[in-house]
Amino acid sequence: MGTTPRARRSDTRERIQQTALGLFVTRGYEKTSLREIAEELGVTKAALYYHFKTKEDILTALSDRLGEPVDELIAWGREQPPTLENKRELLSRYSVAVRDAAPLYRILQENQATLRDLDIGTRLRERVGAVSQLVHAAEDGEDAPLETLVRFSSALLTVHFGTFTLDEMPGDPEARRAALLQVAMEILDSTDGGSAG
Amino acid sequence: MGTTPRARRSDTRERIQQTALGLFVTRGYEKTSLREIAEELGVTKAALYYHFKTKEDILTALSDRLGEPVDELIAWGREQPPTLENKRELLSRYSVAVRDAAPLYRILQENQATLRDLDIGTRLRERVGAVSQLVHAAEDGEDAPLETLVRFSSALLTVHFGTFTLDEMPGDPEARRAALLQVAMEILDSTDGGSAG
Amino acid sequence: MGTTPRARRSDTRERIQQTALGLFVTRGYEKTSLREIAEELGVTKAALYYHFKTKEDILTALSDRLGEPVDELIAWGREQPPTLENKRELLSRYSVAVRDAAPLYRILQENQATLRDLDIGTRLRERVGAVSQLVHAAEDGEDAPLETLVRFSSALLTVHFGTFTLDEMPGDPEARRAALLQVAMEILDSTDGGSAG
Amino acid sequence: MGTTPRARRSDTRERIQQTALGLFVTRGYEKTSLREIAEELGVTKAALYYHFKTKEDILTALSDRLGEPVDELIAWGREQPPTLENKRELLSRYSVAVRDAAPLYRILQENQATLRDLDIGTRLRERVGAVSQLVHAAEDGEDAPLETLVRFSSALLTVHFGTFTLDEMPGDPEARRAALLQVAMEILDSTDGGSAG
DNA sequence: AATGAATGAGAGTTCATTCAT
DNA sequence: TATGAATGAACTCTCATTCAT
Repeated sequence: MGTTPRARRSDTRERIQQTALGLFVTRGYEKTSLREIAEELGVTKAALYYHFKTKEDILTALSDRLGEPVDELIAWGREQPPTLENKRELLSRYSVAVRDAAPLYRILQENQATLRDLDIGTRLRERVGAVSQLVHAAEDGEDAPLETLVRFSSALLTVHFGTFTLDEMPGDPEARRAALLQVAMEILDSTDGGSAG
Repeated sequence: MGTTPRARRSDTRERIQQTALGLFVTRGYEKTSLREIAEELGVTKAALYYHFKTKEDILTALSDRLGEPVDELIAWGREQPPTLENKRELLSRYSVAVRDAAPLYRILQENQATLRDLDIGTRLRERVGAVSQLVHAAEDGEDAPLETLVRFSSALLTVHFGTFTLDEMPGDPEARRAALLQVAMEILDSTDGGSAG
Repeated sequence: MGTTPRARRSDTRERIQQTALGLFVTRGYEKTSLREIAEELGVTKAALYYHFKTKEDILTALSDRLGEPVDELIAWGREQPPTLENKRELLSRYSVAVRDAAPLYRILQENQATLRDLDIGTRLRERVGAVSQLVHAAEDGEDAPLETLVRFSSALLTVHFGTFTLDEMPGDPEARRAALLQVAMEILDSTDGGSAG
Repeated sequence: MGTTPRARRSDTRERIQQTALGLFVTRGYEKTSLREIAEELGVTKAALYYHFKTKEDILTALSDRLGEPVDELIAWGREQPPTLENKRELLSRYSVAVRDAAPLYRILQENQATLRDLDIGTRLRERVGAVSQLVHAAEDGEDAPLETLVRFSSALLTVHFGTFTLDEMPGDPEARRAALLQVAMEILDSTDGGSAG
């Protein structure tokens, strides 16, 4: 009862994105051919082109959708003053956003060379760069000392790459995320905690 | 007397590797065609095949050469007991090794999806995995608590990825490396320093 | 009172033809895709197929419409004896007909290779061929000498191709047409003027 | 006795051009696929790409080769003052050049729409345009009257298009060429013959 | 009167690789 | 120590056309 077996007003566009996302993650963007996507879906290559103008367009659609929370986070971050407290909040939210968009960021991570000259590559890198900027932004006019900057970097690297490199560990993913975030926070705190202590 | 006008005992093999390395870094492994390498060198594609059995072979040769210090480091690490002190030493040496082999690791980083099904990809990942294992190895029989493991990860992520993501910063690269290492050390120290303090 | 807001008795068929004619002229028949026509019109490709059975059919409709005057001219010509006087008349009328159907003849001219195996191509060429035959037709039983035939050809070539190659010249098109016709007439006249002299 | 059956240092490049020329003439440039050329030659498509960078490149090579005499003629023409006598000479030489390069000019003629946006199309049209300019060039500072210009056009149209439209006629091609040229000369002469008479 | 969805066929092009010389 | 010539497989993309709704 109920589930339409083949969908009337066509959910094909949806299904293309899901299939593509899976293949882009497991096989890589470049190595995934449109033939593969089409075959796995049981349609012809031409059908893909009915729904998307180019191969890159499929990834763009995916990026627009999955990357939205990060975009919102960046927008939020730009409105806040670059206090330590706000950076903590930023990292905290980012750890959630990057987890939710993990497949997308994995694609970016593992296909950087390929995506380099694609528009979508630029857009993805800008997203990452924007977060990085917010994390590094100086609280006052003065430039922060190198060590402080590095600490900011380290905290972000921990959250970002930890999400990917630790996901093969056994155990509760949520616990891992919490632990990563906690360590990142400590790195952040030691920034002036060290100088203050 | 002196400069042979046209290659002493064929340095072509050498030159192929250098050219390939440069192109693999800037354009990516997959996107660099043998035609490109050959053209930039002023030889024919067939010449490449005289010196290397396959395209992958070029990368393999590069990896054998540039990766040697890391291999030695791994060998050294496996002989040491997994004390915190040794991990500090490991990270310290690693920060030098990864800096020296930066182009190679960048290629690995930015072409993961492509290299995934290549033998050389496996070998490169094993190298990274081995370092990771040494850093995570438990000091005694018991499993370390998650937070401790994450701290280890964080320290390694800082050294490893920091080397790449920070290299666009202005300033002295060596100072950056020192700062990265220092922060990594602190992360490492807070492991039981926190519980001890 | 009364401009219907959205097509009275569907002028879509009309509009398709106009759009197609424009594109066939500027981009060529083959290079104009049905997608282009549809997009420029703001309808779907399928709509074109509601009004025309095939792409060729659009051109056929165009040809039937624009080519009518030439067809009538041919019919007229076939009823006249092939006197020099009638040829003069024929050329005169042709210079008007080809001007009025210029876009159509331009399409034929510039897409000959493409139209070669299409039915409509054959029909278009037959039209041109028929005019040519009328111009070359011998006045009496005997075959005309080569030079005379060539002169007939030359007169027709002048009117026909002159219409297209001269239309980038500045100045009054009608004056140009008159001049072309006049020169063509002189060529025709010198036919027996030479033999008579 | 003696003809190498398969050629050592490869005459394939040559053969590709011949085959392509033939197919471009009979089937048209666009409608001739590289697969067709390759099959007719008994090689693979990739072999074509070893010898020519693109499909257009094949036509370009053909144009460079066959168009040379016309280029030389243009160069010659540009050095002469635009006297009637020189125009006679120009037309005379042109009738030979266009005959020799007939297949090339036929391709240009019958595929204008297709070649329009190709570089080679531009170059081919420039060649034709250059001849046209030489024929129309004013002898003195004053602009020639329209009728004179039209007469110049007519003479050129006669030689140029006559070469193609008359080549289906039975009889000696050389006689036809001579007749065309003669008629063209008369058209040219009547230029001031009319005003003088 | 028109749309949305899809297809099959084919295009030009690029690639890593091979092999006789 | 290299080259010239070629291949087979794959790729992204476009097109005219169809058909249920």
